[in-house]
Amino acid sequence: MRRSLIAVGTAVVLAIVAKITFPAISAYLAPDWTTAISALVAALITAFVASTRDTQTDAVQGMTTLYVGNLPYRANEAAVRKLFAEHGKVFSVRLMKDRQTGKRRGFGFVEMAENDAAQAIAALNDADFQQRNLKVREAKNKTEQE
DNA sequence: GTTGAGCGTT
Repeated sequence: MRRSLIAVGTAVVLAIVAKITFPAISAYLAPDWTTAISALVAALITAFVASTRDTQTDAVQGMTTLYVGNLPYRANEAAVRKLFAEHGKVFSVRLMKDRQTGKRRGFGFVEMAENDAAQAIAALNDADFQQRNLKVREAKNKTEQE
């Protein structure tokens, strides 16, 4: 998700900085020191990427994205979050709006604990929410998930 | 300020 973008961006910046810095360093150090330092930096970057990957999977594991349709246009994110929080751990709520006008489109996505997802769907699908019958399913686009 | 089936974001 966004954390991965930040991590990748940070890694790229690190790599670029290292790339730019190395020639300057090697001008003042013996070649074997340069080799040692580059090896050290490479190890650090590898470790950083590995730890990032672990954190990523840990954070994403057990999380399921739910599609929520037929939302009332007046519904806000806080209300939806509160509703789903009654049936499980909610990680994020995103109500989709028209990209140009910014108007509500009447549907959104809720990320919540995988263990609670089924119960939340069972409890909230076809349930009344502000005079409307909600439609809750598991989201389609599995990209950046699990 | 309206509407009503649908699966977004980088």
